[in-house]
Amino acid sequence: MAAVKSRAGPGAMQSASEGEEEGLIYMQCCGQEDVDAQKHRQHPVFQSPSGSGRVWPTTAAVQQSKTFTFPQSSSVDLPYRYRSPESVEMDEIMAAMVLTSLSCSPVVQSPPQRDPLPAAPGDMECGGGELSDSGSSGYWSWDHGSVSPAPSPSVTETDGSLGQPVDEGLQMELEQGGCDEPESRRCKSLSRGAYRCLWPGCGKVLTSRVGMKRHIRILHLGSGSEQSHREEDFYYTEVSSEEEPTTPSPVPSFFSGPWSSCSSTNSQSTPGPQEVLPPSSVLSQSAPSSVWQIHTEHLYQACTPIEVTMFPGSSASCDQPPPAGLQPRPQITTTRSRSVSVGEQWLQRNSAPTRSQTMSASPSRGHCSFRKGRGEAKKCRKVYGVERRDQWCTACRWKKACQRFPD
DNA sequence: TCTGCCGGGAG
DNA sequence: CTCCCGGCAGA
Repeated sequence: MAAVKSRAGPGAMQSASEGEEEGLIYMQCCGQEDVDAQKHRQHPVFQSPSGSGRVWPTTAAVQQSKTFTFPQSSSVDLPYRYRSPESVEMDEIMAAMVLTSLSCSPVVQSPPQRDPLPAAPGDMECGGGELSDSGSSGYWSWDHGSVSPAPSPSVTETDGSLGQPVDEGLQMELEQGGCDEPESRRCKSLSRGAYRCLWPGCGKVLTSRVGMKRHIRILHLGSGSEQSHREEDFYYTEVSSEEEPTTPSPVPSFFSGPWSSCSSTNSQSTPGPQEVLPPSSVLSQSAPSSVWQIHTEHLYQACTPIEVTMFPGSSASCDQPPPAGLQPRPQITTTRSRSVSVGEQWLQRNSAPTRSQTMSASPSRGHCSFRKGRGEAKKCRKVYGVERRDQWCTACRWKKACQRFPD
């Protein structure tokens, strides 16, 4: 659906300047319906391109598409590099529009990718392409590609109210713009030794662990509970220099969609003087798997409980959330997904959409947080195997209840 | 037998 | 604290 839409929009646009085919290609590849989006969008429910970051490229790229048949691969870079003076203005406008649209539906990234079933391998790749090229780890790469799509739809359905996402989307964009090539480094550097709050909807980054814990405890867990003391760990992650190695990292650069959405809703979370927003930018461009992973691990946890609560239609109580809720959407992805994906998909879904309500729901989170016996979900061990133990979530590594793939 | 994770321990 | 692991219980 998204695909169709996108085509129409962009295609039309394209035709004016160039061949429609190119336009189409674009659309398919990158799912750029931005144009379209810009026009129509003001409502949350639209599917966005696979990566907020990507949005730009498209727009910009479109204009220079002559040169590039498949901008997707380098989508991130294009926008600024090849911009022609004329297009600048357009770009700005586009950018504004995109931002606007994004703001409404941050989570949006994947639909395009998913829908274009028929598309040749190349086409599907928009998101996947990137992944694959750098993705040494086939797993993650496609996983996310396919997985992420899931969330978006869910978002659409589930989340009628995307209030917060907005910030997020905007942020992403801004960051991209602000932290370009050189800038990005600077931004990145900030991330070193920082701790990022993984609480859904809160992307807060603090430089001190203690501070972060406090932040989590007070803002998210609630200062009272004793348990919370122990739990803070799971709600934040250390942001290290790893993020930086944009190019080098073998990992796929999946669009940061899901994660970012979850991470960067600062709006609600109080701003600390210490706050730094590097990660998101980094992620948006090319997130090293490691980082992403880290985030995800915690995300699962953070988002999980809430998600359950939120799902409107789902009667899912804390007790049996995953199975019921999960199956449906994931299936879409399932096609190419491997066994592992289940958990990941879940995560994806949660992380993105959840946010807005997260905040409100957060208080109640306590219920679900504790573990039950064995769930169906595959745990890190199964997913990664013992050999790749280093990729397990910390809990699993320590033989504790898995945080990444909660039941 | 494998897997997930509690409970406990070492550093 | 962080990091491990013995060992139990469920599948």
